[in-house]
Amino acid sequence: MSPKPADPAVRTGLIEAAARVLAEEGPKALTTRRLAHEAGTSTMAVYTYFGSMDEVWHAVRKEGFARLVAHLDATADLTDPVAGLAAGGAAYLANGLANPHLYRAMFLERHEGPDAGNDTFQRLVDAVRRCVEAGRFRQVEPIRSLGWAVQLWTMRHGMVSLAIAELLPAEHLPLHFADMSQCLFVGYGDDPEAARRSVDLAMRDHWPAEPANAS
Amino acid sequence: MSPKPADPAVRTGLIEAAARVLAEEGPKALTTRRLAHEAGTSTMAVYTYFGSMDEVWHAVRKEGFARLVAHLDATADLTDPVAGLAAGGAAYLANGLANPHLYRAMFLERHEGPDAGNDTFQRLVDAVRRCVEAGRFRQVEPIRSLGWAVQLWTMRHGMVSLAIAELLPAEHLPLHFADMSQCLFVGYGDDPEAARRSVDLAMRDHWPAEPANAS
DNA sequence: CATTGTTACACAACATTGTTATGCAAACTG
DNA sequence: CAGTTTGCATAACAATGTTGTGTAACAATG
Repeated sequence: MSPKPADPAVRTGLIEAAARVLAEEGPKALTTRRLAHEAGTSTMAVYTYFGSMDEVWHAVRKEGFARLVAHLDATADLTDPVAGLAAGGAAYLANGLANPHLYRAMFLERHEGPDAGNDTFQRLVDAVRRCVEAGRFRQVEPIRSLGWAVQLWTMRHGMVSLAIAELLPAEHLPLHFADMSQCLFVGYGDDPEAARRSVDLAMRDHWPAEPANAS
Repeated sequence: MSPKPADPAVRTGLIEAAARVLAEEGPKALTTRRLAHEAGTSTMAVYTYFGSMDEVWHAVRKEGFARLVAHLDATADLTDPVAGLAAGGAAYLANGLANPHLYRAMFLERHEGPDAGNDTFQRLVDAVRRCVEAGRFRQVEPIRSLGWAVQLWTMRHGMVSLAIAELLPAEHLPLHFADMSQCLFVGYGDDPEAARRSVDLAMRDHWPAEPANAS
């Protein structure tokens, strides 16, 4: 009574192929036929493992979030929480710039299904809380420190978005990021000089040398 | 030898119809046939007045930029340049939130042709320079004050983008915007209390009561 | 081991997209 | 008024996502 079992390798192969085509040739190239051909199968496989092309995109985004989280976790675990915050931002930027099409699919398009990118935001909230607990940021009501996390996400997302849309030249991005981070961190804490040093530290030692490929 | 002249009303009608369909039903609904039907003509008209659907999108973006500029110019001409900067940001946010699909087409998608959204950026640069000249922001080398404009654009664009993607609830946006603006302005100048007052003034009196429709 | 039922998926058909022929009527030129 | 040039309605075409149709493979059962 049990039929031919679904091969999970086919599914992962489809996702990998989709991610590869998306990264190399952009969203217009990611069609059913192209995807099937790239994965060495037929279009029907797409519809057995995913119900529709939308589901394929959903899976690709999920994969992208996993890669982003891995990338963020790979940042050096600095003892200075403020420097760690800056380093995390730098990693976020590098990841977005290295995978523009994927970033666009993850954060720039509207989808129906509840897409959890919020996991990465939670990390940001935690990182901010660590700065507060270490006495580097002012002790404020939680709603306000959560607002700081929102502001930092706004900065990161805004810079990546503008750079991806080629509205900002990517080569000046590190400078803008450092200046803006510093300005915000100074505002969040009571020791401007310490904030400055933390950002300098993060930018000097932990800015990804080359755009990290999201493997 | 001169034939039937092209009616400019048809062209503007097509652009208006395109903008309307885009605003009401999103980019997926903006198809050639739908557009032609909506404008009371046939698909061929689209190809006589615009060479392709891409050109239609280009025209829609151009229209969107014109509306945005008009919207920004409609902000009260405050004597306080810092408050004016904040009010301009509020207008930018309101415009983006009121026309999410249009904003997406203008700033969130990549296009080949050189699309000038830079006119609005120039206004931002000028507004920052006015603050410097009024002594409200520190006197720094031009490259650095231009960086401030980039930072402010990053903030505005980041907030609109996150809100449009429904990653941030829109109701808290004014609060985040005010806090972040204040933080940055304090960092740019030497008088924190004055910066605070300017932002309060702008938010109290010049936050658009209801999302301004980009008419 | 043969049978049988179920499932993966290759192949081909269908609706809808942007775009391109085709044709015709209108309007300006002479 | 004749001629020609252009706007645009109609219909055809390639490529898209999706859905039938059929077949082969696999597991369970006798």
